Amino acid sequence: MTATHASQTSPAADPAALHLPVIAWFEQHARDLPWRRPEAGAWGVMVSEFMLQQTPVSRVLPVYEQWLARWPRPADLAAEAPGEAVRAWGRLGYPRRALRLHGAAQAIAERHGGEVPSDHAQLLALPGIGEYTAAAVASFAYGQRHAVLDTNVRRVFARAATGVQYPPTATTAAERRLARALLPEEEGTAARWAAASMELGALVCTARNEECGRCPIAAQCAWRLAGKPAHDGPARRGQTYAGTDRQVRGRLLAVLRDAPGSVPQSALDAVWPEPVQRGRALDGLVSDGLVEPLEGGRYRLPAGPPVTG
DNA sequence: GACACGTGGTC
DNA sequence: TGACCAAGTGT
Repeated sequence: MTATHASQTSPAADPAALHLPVIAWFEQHARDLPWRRPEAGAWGVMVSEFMLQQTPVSRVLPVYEQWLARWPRPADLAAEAPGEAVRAWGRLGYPRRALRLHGAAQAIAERHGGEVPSDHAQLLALPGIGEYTAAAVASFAYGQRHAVLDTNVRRVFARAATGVQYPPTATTAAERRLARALLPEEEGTAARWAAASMELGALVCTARNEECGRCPIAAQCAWRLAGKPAHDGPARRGQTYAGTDRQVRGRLLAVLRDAPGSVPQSALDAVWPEPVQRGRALDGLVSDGLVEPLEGGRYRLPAGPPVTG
């Protein structure tokens, strides 16, 4: 190891050198997204985080607006049948998220007095909230100091600090350690850093066609300084879709979503010709709680328990 | 740790 | 044009 000069400090050695430029860039270039406005509140932040899991902002925007207008508080959603959440989810994909968001709203109504909890452990205990979302809600909605490690932040750190093009497939202990080491000490600064580093990954330090010319920390980026070496190692396995159970589930659920009430078996049979795979997909939807079988071979979105008043 | 889990846009 | 990608979670 050669001696480190003050003018050549690495990002990991001097995290403060990253905070100011990235946060300043964020103040200039952050998108005006509805869940970032003060009126969104913790519930708005939480709804947006569920919808944004594996789903682009542009597709989330219209559904988010309708959702918040219809269910402005967790208790409003909790009072609905879960099937209504699935229906309102529309074509966002991964409809189990709608079911989990509904379940989280019920838990908030029952256990947390109708207020989205600010405690990280309580957030983590809610259905559909994992490591990332718990940290995101605590940080974005409540200004707390948490390492928020999503795919954008992981890519920014992989490049700026580690000097590689892409982060590992799954989040590693080393990444968590690095994220904690880079986290500003002061709570409010840490929360801004979390949002800013994520936005940088979403707008500039993107997976393909990154724009280093617009990057506020290009001068310190380990990957750029190393000549931007291409990712080595095995190609990440692509997501196949055509012909999979996933596609069949999607078609079946689309029929249910577009029907006001229940549909006959024949309506489901019509969307996929192969009976074994179709049956397997339908069974999966039922066991996931996304579809409810009725008497007489009819099906509908889940109605939930009867309202007892 | 690998896999299942939707959908649509991009290059 | 088919892979890759998109603010992950649960098993």
